[in-house]
Formats: sequence, C-alpha cells, structure tokens
Amino acid sequence: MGLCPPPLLDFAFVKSEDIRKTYLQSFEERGHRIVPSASLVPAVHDPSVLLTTAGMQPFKRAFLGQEEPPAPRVADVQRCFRTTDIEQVGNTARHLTFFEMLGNWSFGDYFKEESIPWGWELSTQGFGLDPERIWVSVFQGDQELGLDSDEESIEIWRRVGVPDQRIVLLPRSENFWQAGPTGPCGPCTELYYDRGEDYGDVDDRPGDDTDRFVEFWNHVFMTYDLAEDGTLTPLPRKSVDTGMGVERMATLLQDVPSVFEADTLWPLIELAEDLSDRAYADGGATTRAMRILADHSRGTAALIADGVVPSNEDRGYVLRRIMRRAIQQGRSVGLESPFIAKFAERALDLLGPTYPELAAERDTVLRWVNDEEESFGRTLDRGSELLEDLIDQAKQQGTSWVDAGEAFKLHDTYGFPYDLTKELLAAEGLSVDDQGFEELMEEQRQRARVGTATAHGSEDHHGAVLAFAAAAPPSRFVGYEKLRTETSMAAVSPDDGRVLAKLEESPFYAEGGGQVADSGTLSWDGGQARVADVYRLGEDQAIAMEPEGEIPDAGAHVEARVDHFARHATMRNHTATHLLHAALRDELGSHVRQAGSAVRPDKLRFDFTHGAPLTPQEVQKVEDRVNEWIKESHPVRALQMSRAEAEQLGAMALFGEKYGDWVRVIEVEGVSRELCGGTHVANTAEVGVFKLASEGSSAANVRRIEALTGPAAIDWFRERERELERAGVLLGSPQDPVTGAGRARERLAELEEQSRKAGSEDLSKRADEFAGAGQAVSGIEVIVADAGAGDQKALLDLADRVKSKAGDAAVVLGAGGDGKVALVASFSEGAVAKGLSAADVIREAARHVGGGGGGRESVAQAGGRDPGKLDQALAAARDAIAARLSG
RNA sequence: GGGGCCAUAGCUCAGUUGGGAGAGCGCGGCGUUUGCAACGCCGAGGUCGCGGGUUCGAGCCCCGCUGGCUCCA
Repeated sequence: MGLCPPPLLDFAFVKSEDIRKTYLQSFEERGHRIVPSASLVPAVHDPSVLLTTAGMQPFKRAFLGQEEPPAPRVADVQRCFRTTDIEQVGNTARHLTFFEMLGNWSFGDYFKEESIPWGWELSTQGFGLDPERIWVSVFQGDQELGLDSDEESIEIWRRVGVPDQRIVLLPRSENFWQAGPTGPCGPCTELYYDRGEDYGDVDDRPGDDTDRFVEFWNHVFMTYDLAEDGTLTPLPRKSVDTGMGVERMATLLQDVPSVFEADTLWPLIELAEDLSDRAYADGGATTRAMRILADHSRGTAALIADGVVPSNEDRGYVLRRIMRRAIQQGRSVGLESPFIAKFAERALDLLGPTYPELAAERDTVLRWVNDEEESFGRTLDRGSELLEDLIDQAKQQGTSWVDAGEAFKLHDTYGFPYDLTKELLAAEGLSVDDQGFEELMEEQRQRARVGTATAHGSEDHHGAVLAFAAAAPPSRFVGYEKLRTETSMAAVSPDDGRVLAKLEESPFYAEGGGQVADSGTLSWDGGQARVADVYRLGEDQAIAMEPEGEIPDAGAHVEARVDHFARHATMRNHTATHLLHAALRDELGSHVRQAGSAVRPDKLRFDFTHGAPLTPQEVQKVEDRVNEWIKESHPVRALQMSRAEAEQLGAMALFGEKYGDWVRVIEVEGVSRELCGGTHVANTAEVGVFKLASEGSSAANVRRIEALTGPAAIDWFRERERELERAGVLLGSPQDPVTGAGRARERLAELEEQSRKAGSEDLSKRADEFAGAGQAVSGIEVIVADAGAGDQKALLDLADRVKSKAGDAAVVLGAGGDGKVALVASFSEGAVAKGLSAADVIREAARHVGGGGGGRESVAQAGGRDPGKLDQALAAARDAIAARLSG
C-alpha cells in the first residue's frame, strides 16, 4: 500500500458525529444515495418483525425483489433495536439493545470487488485504523450447503494487503447470512480490530467471545436463493449489505474500554453519577446498573418517539420491559423517582442532531415515560406488600426460604421483579430457590411457544396468492379516478372454492391503510362474478372472485364495476377518520397517535395512543369538533409530493413508511395532512354527520373509538329514537318517556314501602300465631309449620320473629308453590345447647321433598321440588327434633 | 398468539369445603365541647362488572363477554 496518508481523524477528538459524517460522505462520493433512517417500527407490510433489528431491515423487500430500491447504491445510518441480547447488556463491553448501524447497499450493482476494497480504504484511511491491527474473517464453506470457502473474498483481501495470517476462516454459523429459512442468502466477511492483549488473551482470534477482537464492519454478499429443499440457486442480481455499528466504532476510535464510555452513551452515565452521587467505576453492581440505565433509557426515548407506547403486548411490551428495567436499575443505585424523564431528555439531546424526527417528539416521550414510572411505582408498592406477607409467613414458620412458586407468582402475576424479590429476601436473611424459579419461567415460555405455533396457518395461502400475482405484470390501479373500467383479464386461477383473478387495469381498492377492499362485480361474455376480496401485494393486487357461469380465460375482455354505494360510504368514513384523528390531537394532546384503524362502509374504528378513558365531556368535544369541520365544508385533496416536502408541511406519517420518492398526502384544508393511500370524499360536507358510537380500549394505553357517519349515523339515531318511543309506550307516556319513568320510579318506591309495611305487620301477626302454636319438649318450644307462601328470605325473616317471640325455641317453617319448596330452620342458643342442629334437621326434612340443604347449627335453609310432600318433610323435621331432644 | 390475577358501599378492601352481604375511612343527623380536633350514638348508601350454566340455594363453582393489572412469545 505504500505510504499511508495521515488519518483524517484524531483519535482523541473523534466524535460519533464525525464517524457518521465520514462514512456517509465517503459513500456519497462513490455514487451512493444517502437516505434517512427508517422508523424503529417496521413497515406495515412486514409483519414478520416487531422492530427494526438491523440496518438491512427497511430494504428487505428491495432485496427480495418485491419493491424498487430508492437507488442502485444507497447508504444510511439506521437506528435499530434488538432484545435478543438484553440479558447481556451491562455485563459486557459491547452489548446494547438500541444501536445505530451505518450501512452501504448495492442492489444488483457492485459486488465484492468494490465492497471489500472500499471497506479497507475507509477503515484505514478514512478512520485511520492501524492496518496491522485489522483482521478479517471469511466464510470457510459448508458441506450441507455444498459450498467451498469464499476464495473470491480471500483473494481480494490479499490484494488490498491483508496477510494470510490475519485472514480467519469461520463456519456457516458465523459467516453465512440468511434472512430466514428460505430466500436470499450468501457468505459474509467481517472486519475486526485487535484491541490488544489488555482486552483478551494472546491466542484469541476473531470470532472468539472476548473483547480483544472487535467486529466493526460486516459485509454480506447476497449470492443465492435458498429453496425449501436446501438447494441454492444463484440470484440474478447479486447484492451487498453491510453494517458498521456506530457505538462500536466510537469505542474503538475514542479508545475507551466499552461502548458505554463512548460519546453516544457517556453523558447518560454522567447523569446517573450526578443524580445518584455514586461513581460509575465504583464496582460491579453500580457499573452494571448505570450501563443498563443508559442503554435502556436511550432505547426508551427512541421507541416512544417512533410511536411505540408502553403496553402489555408486542412492541409495547418490549418497550415496557426496558423501561421497567431501567427504572429498577436506577432505584438500585439510589435514584429517587421520578427520574426516567431526565434520562429520556438527555437521550433525546444526544439523538436529536442525527434524528431530528425523534427530538420533535419530546413532549410525547416525557409524558409516556412519566406515566409508566408512576404505574410501575404502583406495581412495586403492591408487590412489596405481598412480599411482606411472604416474609412474615416464613418467619412465623421458622423457615429460611420462600417457595419458588410464590416468587414466580409475584413476578408472573403481579409484575414484581425477581431480582428485587431476591434482594429484599436476602435483607431478611431468607432465600429462594433459583432453579425452581427458572424451571417455572421455562414452563411459561414453553406454553407461549406452543400457543404461538398453533396460531399461524394462512401463510401458505399468502404464498400462493403471491405466486399467482407474480405470473403476470402488475395491475394498474385506476380506482382513485374511476369506479368502472373495461379491461382484460391478465390471469385466472381457481383457489380453494373461489377464483383468483388479476386485471390489467383495476378500479378496485385493495385492503390497505386500514381501509377495507372494495366490493363490486366483474362481468364478461358468458358470466359474471362478485368481487369477494382484493389482496394488496405491494404495488400490485389480486382479486378473489365468486363467479357464476363460465370462468373466463386469461386475456378475456371484462367489465369491472366497483360497488359505488359501499365505496362512497367507505370514503366518508375514511375522511371522518382523519377528522377524528385531528380532533383527538386537538382535544387530548399531540401524544395521540394512530395505532391502527379499520375503515369500512358501515362504520369506522380508530385506535390511538392515550393513557386514560375519555371523559363524557371529551367525547362530546371531539364529536362536536368533527361535526363542525363537516359543517364548515373543507375541501379534501389528494396530493402527490416528495417525501421531503411532505415532512416540511408537517404531514402526519404513520409508522413504518417506505422509502418512496413520492408520497400521497390527503389534505383536509385547514385541518390536517396525513400520508394516506386511501380514498376520500372531495369535501368534508359529504360526510354529513359524525356520531361517536363507543369508546373503549384495545390494549394498555391504547383507546379504541367506533363511529358512524352519514346514513349509518342517522340509522343509529333512529334506533335510539325508536327505543325511547317503546320505553315511553311501556311507561304509559309516549310523548314524554322521561316524566313517565320518573313517575313510575316514584310509584314503585311508594308501593315497595307500602308492601314492606303491610308485610311487616302481617309478618308480626303471623309470627304471633306461630309462636303460640308451639309444643314444649324438654323446655324447648318446638314450632314446625307450613307458612303457606314465601321465599327463602321471607321464611327466614318470619322464623326469626317467631323464635324471638317464643323464647328458647326450635323453629322450622316451610312453604310450597310453583313446583318448588322452601324450608328454613332457626334455633335459639338454648336449643343448640341441647344438641340440636338446624343444618341436620333441615337436611333430614329436605330429603322428603327431593332437595338438599344446609347451614349453620343455629340457622339453615333448604329447597326442594315436590310441594305435595311438604307435610311429610315437616313431620320429619318434627320427628328429628323430638328424637334429639328426648334422646 | 399463550398464560396468571383482579372487579363487592363514594374510597380502600374483607368475605376459607356454596347456606342470613360486612369492616375501616368518607358522608348525613344527634350528642359531649365556647369553638376546633377528638370521641360517642344513630343513619343513609349495594343490579356483589355484564350474560349464561350447575344447584333446592351462587359474591363464592363452571363457561362466555367487558374492563383493569401482569408475565411470556
């Protein structure tokens, strides 16, 4: 290589900002288009991942050939989030959950010949790394794949000047990349930097799990398509996917021991030191806690800014977990809540220059972070109380441990961190069985996996539809302009009772952006079909139809007609959805973000992030606001503009937009702008009327509103009106149901009072009668009688009165009617003292009427189904009492 | 996607083989007190989340739903 030019960067002063700039500039100079980081929330079209876990994620569809890449050569810095190594964070010098990846990409453009030398050049000249300390790894080949070692890469490395002894061969597990069980894959080659023996052993090698050799740049060469049977077919367009971790590079270039000391994270550690009065370098536990706090709080800020909300499912749960871990670690070093917001703010300060879109969400981030810290505080308080009980129990029983099952329940059911359980127990000299706890955790994981595995099933069908659509050129969608078109059938294929069809030109909207697919008809010479569903396949679509008559051949002339009535209803609901979104943000705050929606002809459903139920006042204000906009007749337009323009105009973007040059923005003049591919009315007045029908929740911190517009809303009002009328008729005042109801209510109270009085008098009179009709046996007044009528409660009441009038008494009363029998027994203390048991007596009696019963010694009740035998039952009761008293 | 727990008076909750719906705080009235605090007595307040089922009988057992909490994927 000859003379090395002086490094562009001075180790001691290099900032992470310089690393990003150097990298991106270098690739820009090499013809790459620089694109902004995608959101941490992946595109809606990719349900396979929860979060953006790698730099290549946003380009996955481009690599798979399902989407056009923004350019043949692209470079970017991508924010990423990964929880696979979450347990390692804090323990090692390099593991993080949130990190940034620099990457350069070739979509069928350049390959190894360019990628490897550029990697070398930028590492040594751009970043000024010592060439002598750079090692590389190369794929060593794999028998199962039938591949030899990657000689091409080895040859190129030699050529740029890496000696053989610093080229290490690694197996498939390390240096062969694949996105999944099938699909594009290929060998990779990695650049390592030797940090010296201070960080490991003399005989360490790249690929070993120590901190001596730091992998800082991976180059993946997508070469083959891996089929299900394991065979490899060369890809028509070979691609390159590389990734360089910003934090790792900063660690190397700033010459600090771990990623936590690099400028991307250190200010967070400093904050922890300031607030806690403890030193990061102090010892194992403090160091670890501050590292976790730094990493997790940064991840928290980034996730929330990208629209994730703490919750108990999916990505919301990932967020909650790291938030709670961060809070707990903070507490463990003596921080006093609330403190997470301070870390989130500093994290946003750090991320802001690179990702202004994150910094813009500051208020939202702080709001959720404070909310969650508060609710976690409640969880901890409750858990502490439960744990106190366990500690008391253990002490009382004199044991030195707490059952693993109890500790697990504390964690599983009440969300109380296991670490904390152990810590608090240890302070009381108690322990818990770690292994038992782990076993219970494993069982829980097993259950979850089994459950998940049985859930999926329709993947095959999706694949079949994809394959069908791929066989013909993409359909032109004309549904924004036309609801009817004459075109020809591009492809037809039977599919599980229905028929898949593809049109050259289609007016049917395919399900997407929450809006359901259009319904309609297809007709051709010799038959017709109902359009049952329209599948969205990227930019393309396929139709599931239910034909009558002959099935047409591909190429047949067809007339496609959208059900315009349903379409127009859907358009009203879609525009209303945008109005609702805007009204919610106005009334509740800018933390409100769409979290899913369903726009259908009959109603609309809108999920959004918000931490509390809406008050009736809020509901009314939102409804009023939407109706005002409708009344004001705002024009609604669909605009095509560049992504940058849209951002500048402040269009509300949904999570996970794609890298398109042009975006479609729906503008409700003076009200809102949203990126949206759906169909809308031309003016808000067309919505007619908006009625919020229900407000509830779909997950923690996510509210769900269902609403109606136009005729559907009017139907709703009519239905209410009819109900009111019916109620009025029933209440005898059809004109004024409310007065009628008030009157009925008063009358009811009056009658109840009268009835109670009359009953009470009657009861008293009858009690006198029964009390006088007893028979004294061994000093106990035995009163057994048929009370005529009454339910359990009335009989009990009566029996108690009789008892209190008769002195020391054993009272058994029965009543029959309507196929049922009620029996009660009420015995005085004196009677019980003589060995009588009301429960025993009542059971004996109940047998005769085909029932059962029970109770306490002093009071018991029973029922039966044979009123005709009530006399026998009462006789049995009398006998039982007599037998007991005389015996 | 799969589990666990919870829902009883305005609030916090108790209610243990299924057998008369409770406590504390709060509220109202009366009393003691110059007044307040405190205390005493009396009282109002409940579709036991909703809907089914089992049973002679369900707050309690079973199923479904709604809402909340929580773990795992």
